[in-house]
Amino acid sequence: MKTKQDTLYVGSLAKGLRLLRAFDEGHTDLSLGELAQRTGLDKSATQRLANTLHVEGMLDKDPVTRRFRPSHAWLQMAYAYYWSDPLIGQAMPKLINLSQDLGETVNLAEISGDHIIYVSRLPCKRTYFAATIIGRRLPALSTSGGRAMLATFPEDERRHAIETWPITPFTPSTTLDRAKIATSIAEAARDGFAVSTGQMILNEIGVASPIIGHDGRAFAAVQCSVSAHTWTRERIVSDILPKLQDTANAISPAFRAHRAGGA
Amino acid sequence: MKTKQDTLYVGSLAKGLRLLRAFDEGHTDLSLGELAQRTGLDKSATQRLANTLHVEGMLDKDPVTRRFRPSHAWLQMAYAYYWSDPLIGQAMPKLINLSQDLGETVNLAEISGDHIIYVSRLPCKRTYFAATIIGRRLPALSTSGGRAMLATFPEDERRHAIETWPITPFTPSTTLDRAKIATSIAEAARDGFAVSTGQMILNEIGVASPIIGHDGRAFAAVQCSVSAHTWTRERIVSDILPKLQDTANAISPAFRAHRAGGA
DNA sequence: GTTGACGTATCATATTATGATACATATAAT
DNA sequence: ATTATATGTATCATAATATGATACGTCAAC
Repeated sequence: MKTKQDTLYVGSLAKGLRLLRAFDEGHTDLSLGELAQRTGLDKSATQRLANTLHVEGMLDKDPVTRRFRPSHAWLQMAYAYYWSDPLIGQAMPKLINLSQDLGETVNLAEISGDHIIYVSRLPCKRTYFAATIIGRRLPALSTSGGRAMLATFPEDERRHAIETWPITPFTPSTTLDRAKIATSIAEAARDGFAVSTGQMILNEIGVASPIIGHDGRAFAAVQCSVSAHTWTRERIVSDILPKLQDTANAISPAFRAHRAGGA
Repeated sequence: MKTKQDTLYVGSLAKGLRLLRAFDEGHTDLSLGELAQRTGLDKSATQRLANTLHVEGMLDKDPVTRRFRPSHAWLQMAYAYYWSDPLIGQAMPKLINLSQDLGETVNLAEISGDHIIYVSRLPCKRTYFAATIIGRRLPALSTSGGRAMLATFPEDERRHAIETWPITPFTPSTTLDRAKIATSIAEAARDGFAVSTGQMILNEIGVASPIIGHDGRAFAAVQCSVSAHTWTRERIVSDILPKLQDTANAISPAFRAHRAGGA
């Protein structure tokens, strides 16, 4: 169990991070026992680590129920992240303009391994909760943003991704057939934008345009989600797409010349 | 230096957190040496802890410059936070409606010690970068949101806060005179809303309405920032305030009955 | 009143982190 | 080119620090 690259690896710190990761949408507050169970750590270790995190202000503790919860520090980390990501500063004002212009929800997504992660969201319409908050990770293959990015990758890399990257059925209409996804991405490569329908939620259509980095690969995408009840694919392409692409294209140049992403 | 409540305090974990906190708006990416300097840890410790954080996916490392940066995991923490904070789910749809209705930037702030922290921001106009991202902490006394909340506190607590809570001069017009702040808060207590002008940025006016918890104290506020170039106090009160208060009042009831905040 | 679940505190042991030192690599200066 | 300086990386003996079994308190349900 200590087979990590030993000497410059601090186990206690890693265990502490396990505690932090135990919190997610299904586990919003946890008792000591639940924490121990979810992390696989024993009771004493959990007690010490949780207490440390509490003392250091990373976990709030309800004085009566004694349950732990993420603290405001978790939001401050997002704040620090925003400053560190050069994309955000470039994109934010343009995204605001776009969302005001369209009157529809606009998102900024980055590639993160085989998932995409939403780094900025500007909701204009009432939607389900998860669609309004940042930091959500979704399988890249099932999102318009992910497909738009993938479409800019070299042929072999793209094929490998389509074959191996994960897909989770979120709705009955989530595309599980990888051949169909390949077609969708091929279209995106041809057209310069991607469309997805009902992948994450029924009757939702997503359109996305890639943001291209210094190496010609997309590392992010501007995305727009609309309801299939009020929009058709044709009207999306005629009314939304041009502005969406203008925005993505306006952001890209800053990253064509220099380097872009981390590790 | 080990005078913390010893036995159930894991020093290595606390040190790791020090590294995370070393990143902020002025320090977006750090070399090993800079990390050591900013945390006060020695080179070896920094090396091991940073490596651990990197291996565990909390820090990205630029393969060429070898500098560390916050990873996407920092955004996922915000995601987990959002689910854990019962206020967000209640407030978000109503805030979206409000921002669409007003066409002006709407914020949700929570009290966090002697500061406020922005937990949600819906920018409608182009503003300075820091105003568009969540997780920012500001001295409560210098913000309309903080004053609106403070106005709901018991008299003695309020006075103590006005005397002792920190104030940072952000602009030449930031109010440093605590007597004037006391007046502003007294007005807020009388009127049920607070106004601030030019505290964080010149020619910016903030209006805020408190969200009241189960104990009658505000723990959050809905806030709106507009430009003094296009708005007057009178028009704010007549055009913005009613809708702002409706929104805050619509959110409060869910927290009047039950308990609200953590520790 | 009894039981069980859960949070809290204690302590001897050796596993684990420590930090001084030496090595490697890159960048700047001479 | 050659040297110097800074910065990242690797090693290792030492003891300090985390470990986890156990025992104690406390609260709620039965």
